[in-house]
Amino acid sequence: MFALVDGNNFYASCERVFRPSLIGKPLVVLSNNDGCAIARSEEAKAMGVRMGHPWHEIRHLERQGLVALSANFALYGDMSDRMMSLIAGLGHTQEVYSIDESFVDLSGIRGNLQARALALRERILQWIGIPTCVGIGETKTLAKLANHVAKDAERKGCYPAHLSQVCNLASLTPGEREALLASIPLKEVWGIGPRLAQDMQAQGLKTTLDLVRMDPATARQRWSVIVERTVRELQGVPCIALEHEPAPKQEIACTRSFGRPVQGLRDLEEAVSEFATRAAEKLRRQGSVTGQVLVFVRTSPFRKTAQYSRSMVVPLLRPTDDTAVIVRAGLAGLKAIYQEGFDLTKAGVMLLDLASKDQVQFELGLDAHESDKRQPEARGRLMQAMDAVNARWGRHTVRVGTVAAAGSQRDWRMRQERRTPAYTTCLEDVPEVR
DNA sequence: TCTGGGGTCCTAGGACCC
DNA sequence: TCTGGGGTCCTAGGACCC
Repeated sequence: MFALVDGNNFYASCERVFRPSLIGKPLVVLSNNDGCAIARSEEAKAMGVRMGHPWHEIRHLERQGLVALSANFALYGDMSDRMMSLIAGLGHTQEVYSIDESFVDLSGIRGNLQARALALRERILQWIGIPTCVGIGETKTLAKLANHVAKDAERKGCYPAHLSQVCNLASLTPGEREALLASIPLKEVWGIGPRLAQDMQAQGLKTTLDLVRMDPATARQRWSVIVERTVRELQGVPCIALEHEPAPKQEIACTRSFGRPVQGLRDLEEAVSEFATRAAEKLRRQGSVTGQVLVFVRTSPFRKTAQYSRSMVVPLLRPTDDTAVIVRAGLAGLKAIYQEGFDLTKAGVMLLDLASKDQVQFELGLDAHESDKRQPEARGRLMQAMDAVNARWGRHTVRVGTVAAAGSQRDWRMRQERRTPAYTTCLEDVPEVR
């Protein structure tokens, strides 16, 4: 048996904890550059604001009382940590699935699950200030589905009222359960997106009950192994295990939309250096090395201007976690794909072909001492020192310099934040890019 | 004027090999 | 006139998730 605990309108709820005057008001939290809505209070949803709704299309709603806030991800991460530690008490093992959701394995937990979940819900509300809903079911997919029911029973009233806030599918009679499943649209099932839902409708499936009654082999034949797995899970056969330890990432990305279009290579170099630096930090944090650096630039697909979208994968001579090498690879790729004359609105760096640093050194037959000969000890220590200083004094205190930055004294990120670097290191050329 | 960021997995098709 | 078959690996693109 699994539970899924989920914070309601999480970012909006976090903001309300610190600004109680916003309770009861239509509220949206906006993405990077205030581009679009990424969280909405119930009142904002009632005004017709969609998830991902561009801000410029809903801005006029300010006149009707809509409040918009720029996202504060550090705050949400902190609130999330506190909420997750309370949720951990619900069972023996927990999987933190996203910033606002957590699965809990309830096997071996005795007593009234419904009552336990309600008590947890109250505790989170009282201690942290975040309203939550809890779904309980025999599999993760069913727990997710139950969570959806708990939410929509509360806010829309489209399911029986006694299922609101906490919904335990296992406690329903077969008749109740069937009636409930027959009232849930297919698109609410975890793993069934808009495309699949549409396809299933076209093939005569109407509700979740139809999917529950489907033969798994047929589901595989018509769609994919993923859908087959979903069908089995809906039938109560666990196919997706709880993951207690977050698996190391297989890719690490840092990408951003620009506030306004960028044309010049210099500006792009600044941006790509920044993205590569951030990505390298994430890479070191998880103890990995990368073998390939992907860089991309593109124009806005929403505008009618000339379109341009290119990417390039730059292979490295050997796996590394060195910021300077990764930045140089990113810049080399950028130079190769850059073309003048386009209004570019987004760029990014992705690190691919990741491997554990320890594993790679082991496979190369290097002990720690020998590896210093290949990657001079000083460089590894420099990266460590940079990470430590930046963790203590703020992100941009010490940075790897680029020729462009040093030469022109222009800096994309610094200009955006109206700051100047306290100190910039200058590293010699590193011929690691193949 | 103005449209997020970061992931995972599966599949199809091509390249290549024997 | 005739033009194999099967396996593996890689990549691009699609779909989905939060």
